[in-house]
Amino acid sequence: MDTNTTPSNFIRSIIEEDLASGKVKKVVTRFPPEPNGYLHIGHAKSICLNFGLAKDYNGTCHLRFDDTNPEKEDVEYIESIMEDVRWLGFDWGEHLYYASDYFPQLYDFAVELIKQGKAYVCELSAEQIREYRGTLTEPGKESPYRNRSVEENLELFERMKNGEFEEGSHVLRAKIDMAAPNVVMRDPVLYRIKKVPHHRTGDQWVIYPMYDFTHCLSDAIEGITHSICTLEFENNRPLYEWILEQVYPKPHPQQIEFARLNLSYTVMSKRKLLQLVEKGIVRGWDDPRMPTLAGLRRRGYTPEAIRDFCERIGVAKANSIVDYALLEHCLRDDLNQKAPRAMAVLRPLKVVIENYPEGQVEYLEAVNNPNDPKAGTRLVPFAREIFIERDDFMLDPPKKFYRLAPGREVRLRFAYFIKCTDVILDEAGNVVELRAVYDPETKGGSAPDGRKVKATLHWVAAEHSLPAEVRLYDHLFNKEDPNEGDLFENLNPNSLEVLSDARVELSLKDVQPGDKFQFERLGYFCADLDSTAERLVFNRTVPLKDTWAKLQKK
RNA sequence: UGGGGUGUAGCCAAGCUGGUAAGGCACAGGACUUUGACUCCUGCAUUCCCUGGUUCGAGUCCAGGCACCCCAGCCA
Repeated sequence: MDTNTTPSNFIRSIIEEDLASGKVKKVVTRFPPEPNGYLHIGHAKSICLNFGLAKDYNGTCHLRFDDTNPEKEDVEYIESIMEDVRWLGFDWGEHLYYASDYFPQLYDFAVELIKQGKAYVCELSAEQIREYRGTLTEPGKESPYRNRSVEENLELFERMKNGEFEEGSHVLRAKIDMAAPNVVMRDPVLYRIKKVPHHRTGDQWVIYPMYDFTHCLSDAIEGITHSICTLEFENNRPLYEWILEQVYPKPHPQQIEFARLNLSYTVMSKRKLLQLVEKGIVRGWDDPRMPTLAGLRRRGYTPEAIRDFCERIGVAKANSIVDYALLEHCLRDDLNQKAPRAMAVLRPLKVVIENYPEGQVEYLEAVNNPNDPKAGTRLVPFAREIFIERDDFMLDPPKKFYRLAPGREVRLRFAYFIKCTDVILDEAGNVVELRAVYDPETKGGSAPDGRKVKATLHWVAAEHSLPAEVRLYDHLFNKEDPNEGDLFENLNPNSLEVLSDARVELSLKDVQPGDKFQFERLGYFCADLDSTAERLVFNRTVPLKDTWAKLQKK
């Protein structure tokens, strides 16, 4: 029954050992986003990892909002995060938590720490704390407030809670070791005063716990067994363990770090993504060029493709930048199986078939998906005037170009062979229209006499087709690592191209936003959120692989 | 010059107790083709950051280097 083919990794090894040794009975993981931005594909890696582990080892995975900084957080983000996790295909069931729900318990743990003489209220300013912290190579020095009595600390901390002090005037700090080589351990701040209402607790609190204090205890409270986070928290692990060691009974959750995902040509930092949104470089968090799950969804990516991708990239500890082409491959792989085919002409070039009866329309049978016989067939109208892709015709074709050219015969997909008989140019010498003749004997696309053509073109009847807007996307940045140098100078000015004169086949009349298709010979497209019955709008999710384009570059 | 990590092909990444370098993407050929798509074959690391050492044998063990990443928020 276990058809799990997920490749193994060092985290799975740890879990398997813990299960085998009996150290852990049931695996409990968690995905702990801070609701201060939209989820992106880097989060997808973490979501797939945490939920995937829980699923594969018959455990559970919690969704917990790490909402300890009300200044940056918002319910808008909470909602989008839940929507995105669900969309990706994961279910936290009953296990929805908020660190803010633990504020009362966290406060009690802080009091406990004070009673043990392991935390104190410090009145140094932020700048002073920084100075006292020392540097990476020199030890820090102890705060003059470090040796207050337990009673005084207790009283001061309570007064902090009661709002008697100004923001920044007092903090609660752990009393660890100002000379620790790991700066995280140099009396880290545990609580700070913020007289800011919280999106969930309102104005109930004016002191808020820091990440380091909150995270380990939240994990412990929820019975998390394996607390999986990214590499930059490796330095914080000793503090994670120190806090639990002081106030929480064993067993403790185990923190394990892995390398976050980086994708070529894209940025993954929430701060940078926020900038793109705020500066209006993209249309919003769900702009189809964004690596956010909302953006990818709008672009036409499927959850299946993203999950497949997350599985293929693996989990390890080495920093890396994954080739965007792998994501695209996963998408094509998925859509090739399930996207119905349709014909659309992005840059129309009119062809008049001179020997085809004027006014006649016939309906030709087209296969909906050659990879899925169950998808059936549909009828597409054919007439005397059609549009083909401009790129499918060349006046003076090079050797390897085997599409339409003067005097040349090609096949129109599911229709007839046509031969180009004449080319109409404007004064500037641009091709504006083609004249052709068709062979009635080749209906359906094959010649009874057995003659072959080298190319098959997609097409659309001129009258019997629909106008549409098509949005073509490219990487938002033109550098493999956009973080190298100035981010905004690395922007790709051509990341969006809007084609407003495209034509699509009639069967696409009633498409709904999100509907996905393969436009034959072009790529995978989906109807955009902006698409209406009056104005069809399609996003190109990803182009098909294009051997001809590759040849042209040579 | 402190501490914590990581280094296997163009990009990811397996490689567990040493036994003679998985897989995927990309790329290059070829077959097939009513999508120059898909599919299918074939090729793609005498070598695992470097240098020594141990061993019959080392990507795997030991020693010493080198490179890159993270840490001095009252962010997470």
